[in-house]
Amino acid sequence: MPKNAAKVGKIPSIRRLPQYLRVLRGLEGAGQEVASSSMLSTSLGLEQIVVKKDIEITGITGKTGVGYMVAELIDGIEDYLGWNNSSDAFLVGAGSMGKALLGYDGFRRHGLQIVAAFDNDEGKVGGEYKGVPVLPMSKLKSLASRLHVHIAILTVPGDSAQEVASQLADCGISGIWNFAPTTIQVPESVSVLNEDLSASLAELSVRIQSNM
Amino acid sequence: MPKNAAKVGKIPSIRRLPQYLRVLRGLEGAGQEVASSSMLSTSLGLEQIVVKKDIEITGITGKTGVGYMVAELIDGIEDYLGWNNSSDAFLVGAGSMGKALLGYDGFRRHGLQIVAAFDNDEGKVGGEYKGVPVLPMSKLKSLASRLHVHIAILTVPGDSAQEVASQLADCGISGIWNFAPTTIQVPESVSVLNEDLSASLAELSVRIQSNM
DNA sequence: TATTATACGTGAAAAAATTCACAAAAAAAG
DNA sequence: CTTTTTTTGTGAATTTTTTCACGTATAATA
Ligand SMILES: NC(=O)c1ccc[n+]([C@@H]2O[C@H](COP(=O)([O-])OP(=O)(O)OC[C@H]3O[C@@H](n4cnc5c(N)ncnc54)[C@H](O)[C@@H]3O)[C@@H](O)[C@H]2O)c1
Ligand SMILES: NC(=O)c1ccc[n+]([C@@H]2O[C@H](COP(=O)([O-])OP(=O)(O)OC[C@H]3O[C@@H](n4cnc5c(N)ncnc54)[C@H](O)[C@@H]3O)[C@@H](O)[C@H]2O)c1
Repeated sequence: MPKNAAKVGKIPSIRRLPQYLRVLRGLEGAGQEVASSSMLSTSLGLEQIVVKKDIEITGITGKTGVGYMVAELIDGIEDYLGWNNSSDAFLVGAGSMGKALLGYDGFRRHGLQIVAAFDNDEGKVGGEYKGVPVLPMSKLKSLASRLHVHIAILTVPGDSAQEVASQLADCGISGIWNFAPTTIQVPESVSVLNEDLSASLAELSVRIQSNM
Repeated sequence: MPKNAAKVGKIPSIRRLPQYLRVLRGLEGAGQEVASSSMLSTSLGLEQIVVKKDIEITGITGKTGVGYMVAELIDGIEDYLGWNNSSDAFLVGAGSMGKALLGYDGFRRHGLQIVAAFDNDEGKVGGEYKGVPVLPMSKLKSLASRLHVHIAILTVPGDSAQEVASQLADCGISGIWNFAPTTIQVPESVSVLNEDLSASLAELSVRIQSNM
């Protein structure tokens, strides 16, 4: 492996990268050109060595005694995450969670643009929400291939999650961000990320208990 | 350490426990009295050994050659997570994400009952949403001590998150479930769990890339 | 009853992630 | 110019998490 190549793996590190991006963008906006791992660690409440090791996986190197170039580091992290070229995404299930996500503009900064929502409720279909059209499920397949969309956000009830996930896989979607509390089965070529809120609640519950 | 005592630590295991709970409750509803680790692993797409090791931390033991008693395992997991006695929680920030969480009845099954929402927008204060009253921030402290609430869900914009978190800490809240993309500083006695959606998006992005 | 299949429990090995320790470079201070 | 402080980069140690391997118990089957 070449010495300067970005390493793969390291899921916990990958999951922390967006935090650095957030702070770095703030610094860039404030005209700050360099950032040290100690400064980043302080603003994020992490250990300094964690910051250094996390940055290491992106392949970006800093200057000893100085720090990292803010602009270069932002680029490096975005590059690593593939967030520099915005990708289009679909959202299926325009319910309350779906609408919250549709209205959230933070995703744009993460290279994600929700271009259409889908729902099987006739009352919701036809309208639009925050400028995003809500379309019937029948349009899913043709639109996916026409727009080359390969990320889908799944916010349908648990009972429908598997059925919709299968449809999505069938449309050539390669990544599903699943908010339903359901284990979905898809072909290996499709990556599923379960956003399991109950997992977080479990962790918080145990942490509160042991803090007392 | 006594042999049968539930172990501490093991964050990944703790975060998986709610999944078992979900499946087990389904089985219980269907009249199934025993469940094996292989059956659980199949329904959740996990390895069998993961299931066994996860259950181990709760201190519940099964019967060799048979499996675990469904009812006993449910109780054991709920016990371990402290989900058997419902705790009351506050939600601060009745915006779109806050409302989605308010309307979600899944939390009740996780021992969490949102009893009041708070907001600083006069247009929202005074009303109620899904039976939960939306109150002004000025009522926060008195109500927290009167109702002995010690969990808060934080869904205010990032700029206000620190300010509100400090208020919450000041009210004697011991756990904050933070949905804002902001690192908040609170006294050590307060546990913070950051629900960082961008972390998940980062993980999904990298997984999609490496699947191609 | 003997055999076979299933399945728990657990110590140990392996892998992943975190943390330590220190050399080397750069800047700041004296 | 020398010393001190800051900071990166990285191999190694440590800790955490996952995975393996196998003894033992139970049920079903022949
Ligand atoms: N609301 C929350 O706070 C929250 C929290 C955690 C998890 N979740 C999960 O997120 C998902 C959505 O939750 P919600 O509160 O937005 O529910 P919701 O009922 O408000 O919305 C679900 C939407 O999906 C649509 N839908 C149902 N079946 C469909 C199908 N087969 N094809 C297309 N669309 C379909 C419905 O018409 C509705 O608009 C659920 O799985 C829920 O468990 C929600
Ligand atoms: N909506 C999403 O899908 C989404 C996704 C990821 C993260 N988030 C985060 O969740 C948080 C809430 O997002 P949202 O989309 O619901 O925003 P929102 O603007 O719809 O809601 C924020 C609410 O907080 C209230 N508020 C603002 N300042 C307050 C204060 N000082 N005290 C009390 N209440 C205050 C506002 O009146 C508003 O009702 C934000 O931090 C956002 O970044 C949201």
